[in-house]
Amino acid sequence: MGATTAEQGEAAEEGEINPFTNKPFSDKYRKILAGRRKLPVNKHRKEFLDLVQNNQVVILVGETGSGKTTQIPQFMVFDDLPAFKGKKIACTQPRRLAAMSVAQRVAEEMDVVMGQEVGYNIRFEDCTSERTMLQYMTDGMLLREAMNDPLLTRYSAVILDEAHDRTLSTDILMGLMKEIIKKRPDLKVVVMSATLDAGKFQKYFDDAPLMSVPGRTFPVEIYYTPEPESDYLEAAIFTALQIHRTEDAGDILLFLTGEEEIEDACRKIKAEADQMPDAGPIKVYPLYSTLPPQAQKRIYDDAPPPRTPGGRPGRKVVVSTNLAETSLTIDGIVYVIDPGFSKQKVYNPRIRVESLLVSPISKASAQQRSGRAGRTRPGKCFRLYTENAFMKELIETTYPEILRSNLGTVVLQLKKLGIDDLVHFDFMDPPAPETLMRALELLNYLGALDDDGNMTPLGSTMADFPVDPQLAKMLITSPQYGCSNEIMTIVSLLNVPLVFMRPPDQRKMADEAKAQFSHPDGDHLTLLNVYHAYKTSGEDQKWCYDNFCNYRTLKSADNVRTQLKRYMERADLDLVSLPFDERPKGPYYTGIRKALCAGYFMQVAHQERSGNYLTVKDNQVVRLHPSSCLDHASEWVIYNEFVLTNQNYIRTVSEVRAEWLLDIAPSYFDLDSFPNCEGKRVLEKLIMRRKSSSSRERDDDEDERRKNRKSDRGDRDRKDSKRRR
DNA sequence: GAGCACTGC
Repeated sequence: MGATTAEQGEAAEEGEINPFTNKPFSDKYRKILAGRRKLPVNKHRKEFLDLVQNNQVVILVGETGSGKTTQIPQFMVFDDLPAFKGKKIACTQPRRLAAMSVAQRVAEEMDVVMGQEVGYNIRFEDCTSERTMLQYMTDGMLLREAMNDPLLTRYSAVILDEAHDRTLSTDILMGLMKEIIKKRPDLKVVVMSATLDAGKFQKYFDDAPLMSVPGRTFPVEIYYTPEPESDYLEAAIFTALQIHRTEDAGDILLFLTGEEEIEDACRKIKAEADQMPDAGPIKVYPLYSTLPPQAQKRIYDDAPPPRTPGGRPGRKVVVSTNLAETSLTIDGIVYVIDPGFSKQKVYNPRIRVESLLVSPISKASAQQRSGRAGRTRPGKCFRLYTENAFMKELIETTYPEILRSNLGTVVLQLKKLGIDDLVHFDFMDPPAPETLMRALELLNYLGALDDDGNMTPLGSTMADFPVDPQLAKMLITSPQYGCSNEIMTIVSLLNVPLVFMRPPDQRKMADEAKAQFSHPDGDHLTLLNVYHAYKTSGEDQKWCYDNFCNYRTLKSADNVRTQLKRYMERADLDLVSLPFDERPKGPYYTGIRKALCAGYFMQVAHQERSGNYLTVKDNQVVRLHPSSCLDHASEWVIYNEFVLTNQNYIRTVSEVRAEWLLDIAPSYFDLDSFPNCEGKRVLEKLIMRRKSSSSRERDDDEDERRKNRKSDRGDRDRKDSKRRR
């Protein structure tokens, strides 16, 4: 960093000529500058520069509206300018949209062209140039850069913004920064957080100095219920209606947990409010991330006017998931209803399953929610729980993601970053040892780590791919099975939301449309069929609509595929296909299914004589998800996803053969490590038979046996011929 | 016979 003062920085900003472009400042610039001077953080410029010039790490707490995200990076870039050595300043954001919009805003504030001196870098979009001095980016993007440049030599300073969010990437970056600063005394690190939890950050960074900037919001009155509510949904709807009938003008934001609940609540609120003779008109909008963007935008519509001039005010009600807690802000909200729940990811290392659970929120989250009522004027927040519950039952902050996730990718990334000793890596919150063990075990079976836990060349290549380790393994192995083109497609589709649409009122038609793409050997090949049909249609939006496929999803899958292809080429992997063969059991499809096994051999289920499926090794009883196109005649299946709801479902499933599993993953299918179950006995017999005859003959026999088994079923052939495309 | 909170590379 430089040695400039706040006065010098301000003088440069108020001069005639823009020091970054050597052009005169515009009028618009001066107008914006006047507004910037009023931001709370502006009073702390001197204090900040003193701290950052004299310390390698600075922690900054800035509440909502303090201006930290836009101003702090500018303070630094002005300080950097006189002695600029060609190194950039990075400012990370957990979300892409934030990185883009903040960069746009700062480019305007600095009177430069976006992508020149100020830019952003997110997946699929690098909007920077050689001139770029200040770069906003996603935290995941900086992490990926670190994997190829472990000392982050391109940067003079790294600002980790929204650190209180504690995303996986931010947590790893923080640990990494602690390592890097030892080797890069010239690198400055600023950790910015919006919560009072900053003491924890300060301690983690060896008592780095802490600077605190107040926010600029309006007061929000908090109301608690006197007694606990037995049904939060009912209470929420009641409260919304009560506000509508009795409170002054101002919009309502209600937090619920998921799509179905939200749609249901919207209908009920609308229906009841329309029947209230003494209340104004009402507009109710749902908000969740899978809602099409067009529908999402409606939350910004104005509230309806009163029915008669001077009558009861019209009102807008937004019923939202956590999306409105941090990612999106809606101006004009005056009333917030907080039932105190959200869906949260939890990871169970014992059965290796991530699932979503409706759980009580944290105090920090409750505060964030109530703050949403005070963005434009004083507001009110109705918490549908008791004050006592808030004080005594809610945890302080939501558990960071690293404590709630499967860490396969994280461990691989850390290894790639050169962190050999994971057990002693300085996590801000160390994950459970069992979770780390599970990750190491997975990576070892996949061949990414050797038996000593060191990264193999395969693991190093796997880490380069922006997908789960299993999928990376599939991609890298796929040329050996002659089907990398097809595996790229399947992996892309597994990395986007569900392609198949199923509107509640057109289920039958949607299912029929989907049946056209069904492949008898499973859902992975069905995905491949859809993609081919989409490409054949000329990537036609109408075709998607007519066939109940999500156009946006297919488009983004194609985007992902293009990126994967670049990574394949970079890794010098062949892009190949087997000659197409219409037979479902022909080599074209068999090759693809074998490649699937190479990544997913740890997610296998075996059908017992009872008809139940049991997951291999963990012996969990599971059922095929009803959306699966596979019927129940498949003895061995691999699955992409274990869905834990009222039932245990496996979703996105394909039929495989025991022989392939034994060949592809002999160490995982070492029967000594198997608990007793039918599947184990089947494999034992298979191994015995293989010992007594050559495996090639045996495989042919097996093929024959299966063919007979299937054609026993009268309807099966008919179905096959209908499904085959 | 159907539970995708939210992000990110």
